[in-house]
Amino acid sequence: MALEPAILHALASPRRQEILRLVWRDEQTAGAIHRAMPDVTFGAVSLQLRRLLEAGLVEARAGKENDRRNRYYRANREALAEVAGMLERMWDDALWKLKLAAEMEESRRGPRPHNKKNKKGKKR
Amino acid sequence: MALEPAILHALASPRRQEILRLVWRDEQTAGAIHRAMPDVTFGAVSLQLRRLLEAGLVEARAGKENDRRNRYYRANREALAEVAGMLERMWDDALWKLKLAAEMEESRRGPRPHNKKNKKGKKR
DNA sequence: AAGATAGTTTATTTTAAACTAAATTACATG
DNA sequence: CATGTAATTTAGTTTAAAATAAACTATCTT
Repeated sequence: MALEPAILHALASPRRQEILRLVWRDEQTAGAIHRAMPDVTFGAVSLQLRRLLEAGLVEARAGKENDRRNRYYRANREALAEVAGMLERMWDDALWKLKLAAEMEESRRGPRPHNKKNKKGKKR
Repeated sequence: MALEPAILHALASPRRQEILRLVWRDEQTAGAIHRAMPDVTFGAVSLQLRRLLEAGLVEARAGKENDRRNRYYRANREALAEVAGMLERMWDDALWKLKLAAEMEESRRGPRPHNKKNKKGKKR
């Protein structure tokens, strides 16, 4: 369960949000995306695209025929729909509640040390 | 607009998700929350609670009467509902589409340098 | 009032993410 | 086939987030 941290993490970066917006309606080449954000290098854009790909938030294809060196990226809208749905379901999801109950069971017992003990006596 | 990066950022951390789950149904003291995650110090939990508070994802109150030293945290479900709604609205939000169109206008012109120039000739 | 308990804050260290420059791969074209 | 273009990858640096230990504030208990 865990609310898909990978997707949420990918969404949390303003840079990746910007990219996502650019490929929301139509697919765009990596180059066109880079031109829309001139403050970073092409390499940085490429790395962020990879993260979005890994999170399943965008998809990519290579160009056809005499255009095989371009790569076209587009948003995977379904993936975002899933996140939205998941957040909505949280409200009355029985599994969620059960998971919570188990965790609280665990936490209702005795105190634990306030701090971990110091491994080496560093002066301060 | 920008998809509320502060809230999404707060949501993106597994640790904060865990805390959010613990305070989802009933309010819990900071101590109870800490006891449920023995792998980190109390201080770390307190800092994460502060971040959740700042993002508006949880709310807190002090205990009453002979319990004023406890602080009770609870999830602010409405805040999450807003995120879910925002994600859903993205699909056919006219403003969103217009914003995109303007950005692409900008990006459809001429090439830019592939790399930024090197400021100092470091050997490699 | 002394001591214990609950929580926050500060200063520091550790860990991870983002960015850059350069190298590299893969096509495309004169 | 040499040159240029599109994109990715790698290695290193910079920046930011998370965790720790200790100090601190406030409250409760005896």
